[in-house]
Amino acid sequence: MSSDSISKPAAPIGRRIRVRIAPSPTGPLHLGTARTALFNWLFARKHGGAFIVRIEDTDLERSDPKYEKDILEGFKWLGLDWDEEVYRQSERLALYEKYITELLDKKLAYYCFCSKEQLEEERQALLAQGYPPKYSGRCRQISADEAAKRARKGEASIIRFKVPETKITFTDIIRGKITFDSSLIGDTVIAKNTRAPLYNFAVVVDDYEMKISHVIRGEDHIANTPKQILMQEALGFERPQYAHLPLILSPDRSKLSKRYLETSLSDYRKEGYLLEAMINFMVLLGWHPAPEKDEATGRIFEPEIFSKNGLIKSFDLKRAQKQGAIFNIEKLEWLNSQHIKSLDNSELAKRLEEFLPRDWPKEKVAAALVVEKERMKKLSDFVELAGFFFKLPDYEAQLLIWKEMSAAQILENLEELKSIFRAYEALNIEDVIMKLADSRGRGGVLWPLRVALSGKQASPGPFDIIKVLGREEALERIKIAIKKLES
RNA sequence: GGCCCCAUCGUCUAGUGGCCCAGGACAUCAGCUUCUCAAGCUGAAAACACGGGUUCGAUUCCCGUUGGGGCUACCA
Repeated sequence: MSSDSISKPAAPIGRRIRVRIAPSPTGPLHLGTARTALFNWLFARKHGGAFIVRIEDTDLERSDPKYEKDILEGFKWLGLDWDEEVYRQSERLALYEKYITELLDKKLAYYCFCSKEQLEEERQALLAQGYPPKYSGRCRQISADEAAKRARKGEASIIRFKVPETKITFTDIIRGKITFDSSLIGDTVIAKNTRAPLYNFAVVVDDYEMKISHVIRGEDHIANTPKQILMQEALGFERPQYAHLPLILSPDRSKLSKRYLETSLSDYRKEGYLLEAMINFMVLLGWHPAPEKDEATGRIFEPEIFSKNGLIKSFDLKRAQKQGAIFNIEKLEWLNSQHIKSLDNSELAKRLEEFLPRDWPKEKVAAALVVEKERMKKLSDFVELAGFFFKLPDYEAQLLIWKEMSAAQILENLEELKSIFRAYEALNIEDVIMKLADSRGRGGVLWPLRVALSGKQASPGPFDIIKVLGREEALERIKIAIKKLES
């Protein structure tokens, strides 16, 4: 093992940049995976490299095609387009077999016949004495002939890689030098058999075969890196560059889990978060762009709201944070409301479609959305927010009363409003009503008007509502209010 | 337990030895705005974990302590 390889750039200038996201289809697309994908994608797009999707489905038990579908759909939704066909490890078994055999032939790997129970017992014994749990290497001694014989007899076995005792140092783009002592690791299992590789081994083979230049992944993989490096060296593979991203954390600072928050990207999509907001939010979890200088004022400012293209422009992996970032749903909501506001109305209408009841007429939705746009934090809020435009909610007459005013006064004001509605066009009604409001007290006029129109305690202003409802409907609603007060 | 990583407002962060009695954003609180709500605007409160060094000078460099996290599978 050469520690001087630190100084040699693993991906020399000129080597094509190729990165990958390697999810395992054992669950729906996790936010953490989505963010790692985003960082990889951004890195590839920034440097004109290739972004590759590799499905790590070596665990047949836990893998399910439905999850692969969910993962791929998630990437598509986010607009993280990949550059080559989707690779599946389950379709590359011959490849792994070739390298496993090579390791076996070179005596760099061996068959292990220890039983799981035996192993577990040893592990616990070691742990109890305060030693790191490490495989004893007992089966290293078994000769290839004997191993073959025992295997033929049907004895259960797995394949272990001979981990050499050395110090492994690699340079992480985000964290700098990281050193491990491999004598603490023990011979790791690389495959159940020659056609059933395990994660750490398959990764090494694939990253090499796919000519991956930069491995950008979560911090939880730091401990896997030395094992992978050792296998690369045994096989004579070039070492990629590594960058380990900080983890997304739950509010209790542990790895993001369902205990606190939804962890699947699709949950956020269903709740009405925009892909633009998700991207913006995820990229800010553990990364910040360099502050910019406003040429006009000379002031330094830190941009917070990004488009995807803006991100590609300012992305720099070196600016990634080292510390885990807590998932802050409030910031996501704010970001979402900002992106909703910057969507143009027709686009917003399109995004809203899947959230709407079928019987809401399009034209009215289009008008209502203009009014409710700035009140929406999520697309799903719209139905609740704008429902009153489509059907006047039932409300108590009491709600029409403004503060200390009497019902009689309110009634009088509403009658006055009714005649205004009869006499004027909806377009210039605002001035007339405001004149009335100024003479009779704003609250006493505007409050009952708004309640009559919306049936709600909180809503947009009356004039905005009138624009959506039209004069006829507004007049009807005022009549209803009057009737309520009279009875 | 062992190994590894990390440590600036409640949260996301700017900051790479003096420009910092620490800047921005979210959240919070207060004020302004055609009645309410939202948005918007203005303002307030809010942090360099601790202890040693190094230095003329440390948030920034080094060491230690403490704290947090990750890993420790025939999962990925």
